[in-house]
Amino acid sequence: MQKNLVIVESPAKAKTIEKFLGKDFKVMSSYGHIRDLKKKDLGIDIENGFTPLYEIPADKKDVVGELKKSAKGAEMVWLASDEDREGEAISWHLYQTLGLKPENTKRIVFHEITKDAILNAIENPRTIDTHLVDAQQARRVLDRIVGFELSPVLWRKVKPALSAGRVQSVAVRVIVEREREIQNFKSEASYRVVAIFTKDGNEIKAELTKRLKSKEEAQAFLEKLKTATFSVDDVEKKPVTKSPAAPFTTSTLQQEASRKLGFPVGLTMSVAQRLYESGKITYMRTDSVNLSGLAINASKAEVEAAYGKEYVKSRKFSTKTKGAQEAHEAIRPTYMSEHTITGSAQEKKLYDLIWKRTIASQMADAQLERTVITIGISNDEMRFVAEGEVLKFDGFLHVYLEGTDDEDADREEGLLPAVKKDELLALSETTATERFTQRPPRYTEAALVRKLEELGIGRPSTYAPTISTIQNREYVQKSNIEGVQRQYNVLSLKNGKISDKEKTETVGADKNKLVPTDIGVVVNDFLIQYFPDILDYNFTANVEKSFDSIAEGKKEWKKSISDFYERFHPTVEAATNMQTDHKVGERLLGDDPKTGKPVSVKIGRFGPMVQIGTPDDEEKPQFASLQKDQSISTITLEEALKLFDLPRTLGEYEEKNVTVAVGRFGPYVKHDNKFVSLPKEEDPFSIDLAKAIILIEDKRKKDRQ
DNA sequence: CAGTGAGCGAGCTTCCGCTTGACTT
Repeated sequence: MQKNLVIVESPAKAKTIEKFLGKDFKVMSSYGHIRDLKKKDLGIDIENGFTPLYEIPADKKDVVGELKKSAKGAEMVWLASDEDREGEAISWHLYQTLGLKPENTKRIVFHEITKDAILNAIENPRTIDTHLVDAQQARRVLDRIVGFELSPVLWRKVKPALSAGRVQSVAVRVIVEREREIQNFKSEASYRVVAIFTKDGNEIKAELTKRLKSKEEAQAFLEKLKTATFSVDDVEKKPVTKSPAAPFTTSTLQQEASRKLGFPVGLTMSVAQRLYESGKITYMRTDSVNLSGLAINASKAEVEAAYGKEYVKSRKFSTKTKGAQEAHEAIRPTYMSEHTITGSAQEKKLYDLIWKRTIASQMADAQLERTVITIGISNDEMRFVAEGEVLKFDGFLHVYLEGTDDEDADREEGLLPAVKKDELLALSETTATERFTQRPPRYTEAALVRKLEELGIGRPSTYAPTISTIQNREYVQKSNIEGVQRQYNVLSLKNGKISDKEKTETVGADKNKLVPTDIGVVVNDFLIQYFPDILDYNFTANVEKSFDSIAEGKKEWKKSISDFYERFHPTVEAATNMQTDHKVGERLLGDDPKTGKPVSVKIGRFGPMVQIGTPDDEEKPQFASLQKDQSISTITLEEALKLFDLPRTLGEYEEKNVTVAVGRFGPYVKHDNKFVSLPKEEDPFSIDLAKAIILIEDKRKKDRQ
């Protein structure tokens, strides 16, 4: 018979804690939530005051059975789930489901898995906070209502099996709006002027403080420089310090692993999970930047031993994230003394990142000296400025520098030669390069996570799943976008002569970035039109405020949900009953010149399609699917009509028809009931019989091998 | 492995947030 049973959420945590507690304690895991709203139907009794209908999911029956057995035999059950809204609810569900009694149940919490923290928690038990539990029930019920009432509207109005929800729909909105910004972006050109001066054989690279608006202006300026002299107007030196970034949270780990290792967020999480389960790092789903005292001391010792005393600086970071619940520590190595680990290549890389980030967070600031030289022009008011930075003490930079999302941080600053005020400088070369303003960047998975975190939407445990959901529903996809060639102009002045060159560059190319699909755009626009409150970027922040009042006992949760429902449900009814002539998201392109019938594009049962005619016509309408690279919002009438040219019959080969069409796996040639995929460079609209026969023969040869 | 789609019809799809394995290729 066991004296004490402790229940935590994670089995890895259970194992660790059991070691701290000794023989009188058995530690088990609940594996997260053990009860949830009924899987089928709404799972909420709206008529009876929004009473949740809970059930134990099939895959949790075994766990609950085991826990029940152990609880029965224990003198005291210690509910040790996380100290946040969800954790409190887990304890409450355990209390109810296991049939526990107040006299032999205690609720304990700790934020770090250290012996002291756990023993201290055992000394200071409390009871379940029912207000906090109610806040969780409100959160759960609200999410179910929003998701299960919105999704069916989409099934009826757009396409079956779609989904909408408080988190995913806003995530899609972020992507759709960014794509629109990119589409509407007009880049503006200006001339960036850079001059190279010389001083005792050293070069000083300086930029004109103003960009010039036109080529004429740039030419006139270079012309003027031919006769100008240059002198140092000012030399300014000032110390600059740089501080290390806070230790990793789930979100920042995902961002850095994406920037530095190229990991998608799902991969980062599964690699981190393995590191956690093998005891190498602390818990990987956290919004806290806090390190335990133990970790801070261990880091200090490591820094001192490896780099010396002057590199030590112990720091405590505080969370600025909206809605953070801080039930755990930051993500850090369990043992700072393990600089490297054994494991897969991915595990090693991720561990290395975590170790460096953690150790750097406990190191001294970097000290730099920044020099700014202002150079005057004898015959013009404008000035050149050269900036240089010299590292005086590297501090934390010795081990780690946080990455940036800024793709064109092309500033190269280094040591500048010593110059004095009023000193004359010789100009060796000046170039005026045409530069264009940049469109906003598309999101990577990790950048979207950062945006969601900024908006206070979603939790560490849901960032990666949310990113998967919106891709699985085909609202967004990771795409490679081909860039376009652009001409730009470079004027340069050297040895008293001005040269004028045209250069080309590729712009707008993107790799593995999130781009909305037609379905994503149509669903988004529909939701924003009919449910603007739910799609509002502040919706989550606002409901969080009301969850907070429930947690503080100032508001009754069922009343709060009832108020919401009274406002929300009528909008669902209105959207369901709305009647229009056209399907949601449909776009009319014009009339078909052959038949005079209207041509439109819209979302069909199987995705984006073109339609000629309407069901009211005597003849049935004609249909064709859009190609992969086409979209409802940009396709033209011509392009749409062309889709009806397929399937094409090219002619006969061996007395059988050769046809070309586009199928599920792209364009193909069909002959004698055999299929041959078209290579990328072949176009199904223009390929001829001769080329098709070559493809057929190639395929035969390959099949024979 | 290679399009489909406009109406008889049954029943299905779906949320967010806690947690891991148990599956396949």
